[in-house]
Amino acid sequence: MRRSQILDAAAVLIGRQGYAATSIDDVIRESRLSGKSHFYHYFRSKEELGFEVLDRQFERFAERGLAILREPMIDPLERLHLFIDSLVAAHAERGCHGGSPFGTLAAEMADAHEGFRLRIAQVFVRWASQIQSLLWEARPRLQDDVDAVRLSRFIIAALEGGLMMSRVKRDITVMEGIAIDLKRFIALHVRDSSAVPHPVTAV
Amino acid sequence: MRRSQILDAAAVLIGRQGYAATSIDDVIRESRLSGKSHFYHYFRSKEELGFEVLDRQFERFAERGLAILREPMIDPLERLHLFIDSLVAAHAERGCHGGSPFGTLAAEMADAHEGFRLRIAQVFVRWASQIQSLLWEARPRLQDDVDAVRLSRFIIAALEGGLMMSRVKRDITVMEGIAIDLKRFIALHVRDSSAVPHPVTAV
DNA sequence: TGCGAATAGGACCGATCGGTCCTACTTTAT
DNA sequence: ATAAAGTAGGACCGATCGGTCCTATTCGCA
Repeated sequence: MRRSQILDAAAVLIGRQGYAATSIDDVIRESRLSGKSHFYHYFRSKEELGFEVLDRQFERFAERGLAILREPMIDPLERLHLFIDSLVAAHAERGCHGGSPFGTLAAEMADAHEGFRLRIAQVFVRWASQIQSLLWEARPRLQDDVDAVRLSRFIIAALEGGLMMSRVKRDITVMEGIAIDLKRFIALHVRDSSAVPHPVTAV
Repeated sequence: MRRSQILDAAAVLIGRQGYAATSIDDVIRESRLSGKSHFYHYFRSKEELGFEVLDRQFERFAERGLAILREPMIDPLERLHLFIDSLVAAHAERGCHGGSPFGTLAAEMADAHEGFRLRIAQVFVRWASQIQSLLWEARPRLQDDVDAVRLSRFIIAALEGGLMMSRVKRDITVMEGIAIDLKRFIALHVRDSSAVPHPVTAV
């Protein structure tokens, strides 16, 4: 129980300040532990804490954030739009603070810590495969030559980049604009081109 | 002279390790200074060093990277493609290490240091306005309702997100795929829809 | 020739870092 | 009842951090 309290507190702190900038003392203070020995009773090292926080963050994201991608009663492409909207809304709720926990950690650790790099790479792989499943499900409505792997990566990249820019500018309209364009790009892959919400001049 | 040596060394280190993880001693060692007093002879603080490194990085990027966007002898949209390709090539040359210096710094500092946040926000504004100028120049070939501000932000977000993902996976093909899709999205805004390099089924 | 800036090098400071060690009290399952 | 696990609290360690201070020597330029 205490363990999960520590993980929760650490997740908040690491998400807000990054991994390196979050000290064990910060985590102890935030999770109201009695001392360092108490912390080291549950975790062998800061690295172990970091790994578990990352795993936990992705599990929650998969359960809560990615869940909408699997909703069986909603049209697949509609689900994808809802998912994008949910990310925008979550970012707006946080006042454009924090961005994506994975993108932030990725930028900090990718070149500095191989263990984190591999774990974060796995996070993106699993995220992308969720989108690929959805794309496969929507296949009848998509054009024949859609590259699901490439498209899923593009969606994630645009979302991550959008979160980062929106965070830097503290302006949710940046992220909203990226969401609009991303949806238009997805619509480009639909068989019926009239689905592209854009006045086409010379067709 | 020594000053620029320090800035060069610091730019490399900060690009590789981040700002917080780069110590003054690291910079002194890398730029072969004699001691701390020697460093503090040129810079009042680590923060001042960081600001100047960031300014310098953007100036170089504007001169070397963004220059291609202004080439007067090349078709505007062709320039945009060349620019995207140049980012992919630069990332491949670095072995997918380092990503974008601005994106990395943005992720680290956006919520931790207001001074850096504002400066990085300015970097993206100026980068975006360069693309907007190009888009304005290409206006005759674009559809009437193209939102240049939104499109320029989307391009940067996709590129930054792509660099981040490619760095995490250490796989240049990720970034290459993002470049392909980004070009297709840009082509979507061209008047002549046959410019979309994608077999259109139901038009 | 002289003067100030640049270069060199080291001692030192308080603060913080991740991590260890030790003692002692309370809770819980057997 | 008893042992194990959880909780509590503090002293302490070596290393590193950003930053200061002090003393020399070298160099370019007026």
